[in-house]
Amino acid sequence: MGRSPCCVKEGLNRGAWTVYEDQILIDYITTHGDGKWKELPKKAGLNRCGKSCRLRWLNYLRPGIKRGNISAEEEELIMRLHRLLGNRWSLIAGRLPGRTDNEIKNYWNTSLSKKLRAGDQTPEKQVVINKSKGKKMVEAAGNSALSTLSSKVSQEPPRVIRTKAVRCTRVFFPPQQGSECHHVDETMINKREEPALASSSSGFNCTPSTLSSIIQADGDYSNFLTDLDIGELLSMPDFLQFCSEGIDHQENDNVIMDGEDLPWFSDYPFSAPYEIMLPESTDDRCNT
DNA sequence: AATAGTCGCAACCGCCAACAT
DNA sequence: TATGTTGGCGGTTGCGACTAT
Repeated sequence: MGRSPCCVKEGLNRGAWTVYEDQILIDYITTHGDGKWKELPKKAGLNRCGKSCRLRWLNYLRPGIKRGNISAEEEELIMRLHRLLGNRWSLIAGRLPGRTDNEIKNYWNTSLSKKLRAGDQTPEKQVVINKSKGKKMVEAAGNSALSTLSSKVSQEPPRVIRTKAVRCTRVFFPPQQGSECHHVDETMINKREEPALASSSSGFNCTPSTLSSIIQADGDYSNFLTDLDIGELLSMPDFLQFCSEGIDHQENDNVIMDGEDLPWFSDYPFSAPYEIMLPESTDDRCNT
């Protein structure tokens, strides 16, 4: 299938946005809302690619964007989430209110990756195969600056979830005792403006008190990340402990590097049993 | 003060899944 | 079902700011 360019590139402004362009974009989206990015520049009177408008809005102009330094708590959370999710920046950003995927990605590439490399002298090293690109990412553990994380990490075999770029529109939460199956639109998950995704739409309410039960329920970790923000996470001793210890307890550890002998669900963004994502039917897997 | 090297971040690019027709 | 369009994601690049020499 042919692919048309997102816009006619000739004659469009590129590079840094001016204050004037920003204001036009803000005014237009404030009035008309976002979306329809391809048409937006023309309607708004911007000489920009629609993609560029979208990026500028989402990463810089959107209300609620938190600028400034990443706090130590946020950094630790990024580390933990990255360990669980891999380079799935949008998902990680979804757990950090006010932060954008681009910002977190930049922060990781510039700051955290160096910290990790600084600990490369340790014998333990994590090699994560990104199969979609055929590239290797090397992560080191045991950095003193990340001691709270690395003290445990350095003793573990690699456990980073494969980061194959797939997307699912629905998430299936395995039924808890006394509850029903819940399908949640993934688009809801990524909306940080809606912090209580699962609780509002599915009846789950992941509070500190319920976290333990979720984690301990037959190794079902499928819910614990879905509706948490940093404040909630950091108020949960269970979460911190779980991230460094809890996953050790699984007998059937399918999160491995090379994809061999993986069950079918290993191609999902969250490898089960951390987060089980099922299509509506078993023939409709989103791993192609 | 001048220059080179490094860093941090905004923006771009290409790919892909979802959606529309 | 096939094809075209749109939106979103992750990787990469370019450039200004900062630091070291």
